[in-house]
Amino acid sequence: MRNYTMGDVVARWRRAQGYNVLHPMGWDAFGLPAENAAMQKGVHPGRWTHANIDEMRAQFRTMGLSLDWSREFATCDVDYYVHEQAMFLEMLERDLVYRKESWVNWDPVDRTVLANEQVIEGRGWRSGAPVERRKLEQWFFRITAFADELLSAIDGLERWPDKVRTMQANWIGRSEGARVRFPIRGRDDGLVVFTTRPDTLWGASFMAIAPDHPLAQERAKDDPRLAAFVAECLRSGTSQEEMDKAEKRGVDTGLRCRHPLDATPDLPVYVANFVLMDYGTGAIFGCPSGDQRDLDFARKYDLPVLPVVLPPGADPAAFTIGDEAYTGEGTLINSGFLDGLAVADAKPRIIERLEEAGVGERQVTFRLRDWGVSRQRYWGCPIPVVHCAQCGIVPVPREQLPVRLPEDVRFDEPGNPLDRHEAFLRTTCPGCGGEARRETDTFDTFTESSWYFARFCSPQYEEGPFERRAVDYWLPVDQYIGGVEHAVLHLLYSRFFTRAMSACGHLDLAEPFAGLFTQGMVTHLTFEGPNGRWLQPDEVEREGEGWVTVDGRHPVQPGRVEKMSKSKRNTVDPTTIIEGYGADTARLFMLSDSPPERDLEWTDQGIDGAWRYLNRLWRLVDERLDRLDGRDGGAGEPAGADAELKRTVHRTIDGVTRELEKLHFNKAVALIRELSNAIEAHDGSGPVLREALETLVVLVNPMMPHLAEELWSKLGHEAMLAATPWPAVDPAWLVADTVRLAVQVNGKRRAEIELPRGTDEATARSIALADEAVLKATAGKPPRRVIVVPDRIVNVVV
RNA sequence: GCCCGCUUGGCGGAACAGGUAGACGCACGGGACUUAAAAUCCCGAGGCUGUAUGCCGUGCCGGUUCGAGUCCGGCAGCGGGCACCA
Repeated sequence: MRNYTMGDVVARWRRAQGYNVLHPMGWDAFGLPAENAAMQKGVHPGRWTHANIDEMRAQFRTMGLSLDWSREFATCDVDYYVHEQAMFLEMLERDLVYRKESWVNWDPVDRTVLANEQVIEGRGWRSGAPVERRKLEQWFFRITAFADELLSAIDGLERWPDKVRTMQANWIGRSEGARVRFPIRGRDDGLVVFTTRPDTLWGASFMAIAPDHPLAQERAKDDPRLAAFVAECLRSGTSQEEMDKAEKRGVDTGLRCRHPLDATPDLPVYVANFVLMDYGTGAIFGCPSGDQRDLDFARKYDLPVLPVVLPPGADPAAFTIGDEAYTGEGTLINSGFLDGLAVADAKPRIIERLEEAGVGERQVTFRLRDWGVSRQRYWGCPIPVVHCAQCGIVPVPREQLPVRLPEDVRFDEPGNPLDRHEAFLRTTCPGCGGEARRETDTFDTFTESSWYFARFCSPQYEEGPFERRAVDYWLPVDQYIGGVEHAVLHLLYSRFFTRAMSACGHLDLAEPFAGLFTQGMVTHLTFEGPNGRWLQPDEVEREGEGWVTVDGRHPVQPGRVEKMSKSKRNTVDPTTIIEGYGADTARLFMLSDSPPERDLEWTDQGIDGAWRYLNRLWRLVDERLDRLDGRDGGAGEPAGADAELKRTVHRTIDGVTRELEKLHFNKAVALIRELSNAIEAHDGSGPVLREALETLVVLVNPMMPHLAEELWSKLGHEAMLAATPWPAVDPAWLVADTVRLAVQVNGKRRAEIELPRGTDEATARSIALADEAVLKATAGKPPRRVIVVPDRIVNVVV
């Protein structure tokens, strides 16, 4: 709610500034929650989803969000996902989609694939059955094709928070290094490794491969000990806890690698639990002196540790490696022709040599992996392909789209209901016309959310995902407001999708969101009741210093302040607040005090404070209505208190505008409150008072539109406030003609003097030096130096 | 472990660009109005003491500067992200 309120403030304010604002609302409607509800309560996911949407829509309406409801859609509408299916086919043609085997967490009881967060201590969250690792054929979006670009374009995202930019950069994780081929004794094939430290090649004392490396699998067939180790590694993969603390272990495969450049002793090849198949080539060379993991491993298996980098200033004769690897800068030693070079210089030299010898080359590797989108679930967009015994995997032709998600499904058995839905499954192969089976996997719901912003530009368009003219006009999104939880995946996928859609000719755009703002969560105190059950805030009441239940007055333990969630039952129903205080109060409260990027703690006092201010605003205008037109302010310039108020008015316009630009709603609210304080203290009447009140109402409008509109009409306006332009600042009224400046003696404030604005240095200096308090503080000592910053400060040094 | 961020009154937080720390609000205390309460209005309020034109004070230690909440170095605590990433 808070982020939508913020968005609405921006929308209303920008409209007042004369912009054409697209402020839509739609529903990310596919996904697990609906499917879970279906299994728990027996409701159809579609019905459940629509009921939820209706409820939320009603809430948005009461909040007075200025949304364009004519553009509303839900991603589970076939009118929406048909375009997603079409784009999938286009991306398939352009090789941006492919199929490969990958590991999944399989729940054997629920017969379903589990997301990582559904695996709790190695067991399925619902069934409690031990989770198996299975290999499945899955669909992938080739996001890595854009890895370099997605990374370098981050620099251009100037209106994104740095935090999110770093998180994305780390996620993509580009590292430069080399691929090196190590010949294996007695075999024709070699072992290819990726390393960022090719310069440490002479320090290699072993090779290590991932448990699921093809070579490991091959050797495990004839080696039971190795097979057992491999199986164990694959099993422990699910629990990160264990992985984190697991010691570095490995089993010798019996294979021996030759060093690619040198005739040093052969290197044993281990299968090791700390090498990942998904990263690099799934194989490394171990250089114990330059990598902590390799060192731990070497110590455990008694492998040689040869220092190859000498820290600056260290004695080459005495330098040895103890329990800590040396990863810093330094000079190469024990490394043949690299000896004496600095690390940074050695890297290009060794790569050059490897290339000459034909055993390696420069390589860039990314941490980013391709995006697996297959989900073995019902409530999602069907992936438009069929499986044919003759032709294999065949895309559904465009003209046969949409592949509709059938509605008549049952959840009385475990597993994906699509797998046993005969009418859906049976189809003919578009290739050979023979019998075929439909794909029963559906898309990851991140797919829908990767392009909905573009659909909003022309939500009824039927010829394609969106109308070219519309997206060219509206996109990129000027201001996106969302939670930090989307900092990586959703935002990165959207950036990928925008590029992919451009590659398919739908757009001419790389970046979907020009401005991003991540708002903080709304939190609330939690309450633990007598039986250890969490209690809702409305079941609890203050009593003295503590809390008791409303019924029965049992003592209640206040818990931590946490993100509002159903499980902790610390949510507040917005409808109740709106019924009691009105939407404007709720809106104001969510915008006040807390900086928008930080968490906001929901408190009754906070709501009360906002409510009081609303009432005060009302009285402020109401009580002054008869003073507005009584006395003619006359032709003359406002003077005295009037001038003072007028300056405050213009400073406020200026300040509020600046703060809104930065989305600092809390500061804008503070400035507005200062203006009301100033109006309250002003006892004049006439045009300046009118200007002040009208400005106040206009400035308040984006935040409290209902009240503001009402006040506007009380002030005698026929036209809607919503159609009134944002006020302009008159720079002449931004500054006062006198300024108070502090006078410091030796950096400590001793006096304050009032001077006409723009008083020159010499005058300011002599007035300051003549000040009584200054004279006292300097105790008659002559000033050694006097610093004057005009209109700001005077500092006397004695 | 690595990366990022944060740390200011009782509380949420202000402080343009190194120039009067604590705006605005919450909670609190005192007073006015009222038979009373609520609402409203007025006043007070960082700490300390000697009540002053006083001293101390922006997590801790040090530095740069005429001047540091702000810049630099180190440390601690809290929060977030990533994680055997070669």
